[in-house]
Amino acid sequence: MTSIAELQDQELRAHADHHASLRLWLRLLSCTTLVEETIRQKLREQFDITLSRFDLMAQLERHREGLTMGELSRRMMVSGGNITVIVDQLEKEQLVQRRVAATDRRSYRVMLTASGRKSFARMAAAHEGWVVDLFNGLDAQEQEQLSHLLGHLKTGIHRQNATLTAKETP
Amino acid sequence: MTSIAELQDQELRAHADHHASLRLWLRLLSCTTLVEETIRQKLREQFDITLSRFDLMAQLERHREGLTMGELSRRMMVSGGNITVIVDQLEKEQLVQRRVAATDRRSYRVMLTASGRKSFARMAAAHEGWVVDLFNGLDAQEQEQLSHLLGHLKTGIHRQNATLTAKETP
DNA sequence: GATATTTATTTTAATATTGAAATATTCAAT
DNA sequence: ATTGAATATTTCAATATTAAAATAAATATC
Repeated sequence: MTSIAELQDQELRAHADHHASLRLWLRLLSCTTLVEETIRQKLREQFDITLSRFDLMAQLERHREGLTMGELSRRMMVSGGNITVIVDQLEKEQLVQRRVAATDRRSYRVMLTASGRKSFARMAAAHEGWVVDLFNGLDAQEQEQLSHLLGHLKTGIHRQNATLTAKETP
Repeated sequence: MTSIAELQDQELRAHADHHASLRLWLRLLSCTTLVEETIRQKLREQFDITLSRFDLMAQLERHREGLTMGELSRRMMVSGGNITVIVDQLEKEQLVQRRVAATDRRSYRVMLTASGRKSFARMAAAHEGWVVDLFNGLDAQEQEQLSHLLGHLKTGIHRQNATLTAKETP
């Protein structure tokens, strides 16, 4: 049995939770923006490169065998048209190359050139240093906790999006 | 006294920590992007409004007395030129108004119109619901933890940026 | 009080990003 | 083999964003 008082209480708590989630989201957003802008600025100042180009090179560094345009688009969560532009620019500077795949002529793999790898190595070392410094306010254990919670959040979001999509197209 | 073995160990741990920070940062970024893109899309679909415009209205809702262009720029962490454009658009749709301040003719306060407040209220309710759903994977306690860690992170970053700036301009 | 400096905003030009349309290729079914 | 649907990429047009220059007003200094 549920009393009116309890119902009201529930509602109040729900209301408070709502605001808590909202505040949490704003905090998450501002932390991310803060880090992102700091890194963007340093990349520009010290290496005259945009964050997008750096991110794309980072993806390629992690995948020596190369990635297709579509894979890059999905991994970087930006539009395909944007990937085309970024790869064009990097190719012009000879930092990446398009290599035709024998199997599928619609597609090809993009990979770092030797010069791209070398250039990226230099930037990545500096970049890692900046990130370490920026996250230094948290000790190893706190970072571990934060990482865990974010992982949890991420799976929750994916589940949420999946159920929503299912509802939209029954 | 520090043995060579200990030094090596220290170095290894430091190296591992570096990668941990980097992974943590990537995770933070992808969570944020995931939430942001979901919200951006829903705002577009359901209310035909951009996230920037919504964010600006949210700032004004929280500050009934109005905010100057500079304050908006700082709070939203975007350039002043961008604020000018967004306010222009919102003003054209009569959702916000510029109100001249008696004291300083360079500046003025931007505030929501009655129609803007009404329109925002409708959107904000939906928006809050989406955020709550997206963060539902975490229970109240986990959200509290996450919020705490992010707060900690934020102050750490600010401290970091402050010391760096001090070094740059001695 | 005149002049220089700072502050607040807008304008402009360049770049970045997106979403949709267009193109080319593969795959599947007949 | 041919057609039709699906997939991968590019192009295009529209919008968003930034950084820097221009403008205007306030403040400080002499």
